[in-house]
Amino acid sequence: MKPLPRGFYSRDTLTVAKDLLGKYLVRRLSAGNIEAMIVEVEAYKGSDDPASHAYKGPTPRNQVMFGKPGFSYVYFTYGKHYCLNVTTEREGVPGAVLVRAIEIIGGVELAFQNRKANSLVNLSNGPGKLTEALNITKIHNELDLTKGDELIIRHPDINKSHTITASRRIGIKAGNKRFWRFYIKNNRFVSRL
DNA sequence: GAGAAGATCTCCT
DNA sequence: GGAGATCTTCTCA
Repeated sequence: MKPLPRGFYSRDTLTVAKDLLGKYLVRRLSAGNIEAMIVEVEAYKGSDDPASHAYKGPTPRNQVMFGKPGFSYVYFTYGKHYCLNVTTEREGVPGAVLVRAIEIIGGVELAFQNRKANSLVNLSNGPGKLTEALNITKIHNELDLTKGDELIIRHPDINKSHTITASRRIGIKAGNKRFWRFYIKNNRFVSRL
């Protein structure tokens, strides 16, 4: 179980976002591990991105985006949902990648225990859904993903080739013209086409 | 201290 | 396809 190194994250946010597709997200629980492939992401930057939390500068909530790369950024929204991000760019430069959808490969039973769903696809094909399936809440904010603790991102065992599609980001009003959402083409876990 | 908006999901029609 | 749920966070006074 070798987590991706810090250097993977300390690059341009758009590059990291695309590179995260096909990587494995591992959630370690006392009952076992849940392993999932990242199939859909969105990139968020700083002062040049009006859709980003970091657009207007650091606040208590978004300060993680300004910190070191390779950390988790979990925030609560719409009174119900948590969203999982990974911080990017070098320290002091805001940037994060929102994980929008995953394909759960291992520990499926554990995921179903965390979240009731009528199918495997419905378990994790959305940002609020996958955090519930992996039991990720605000206490998992600002975890070091390179340390090999509760939350890890690693290379897949077998490198499958995939085609990346870019599109507009979802659920935002500002910065809508940018194609900063990336997903694996033809993957049925992608939240929207 | 109040008010508004939000990187969404579910249920209902 | 559309509205309601529901509460944290930020902004402004």
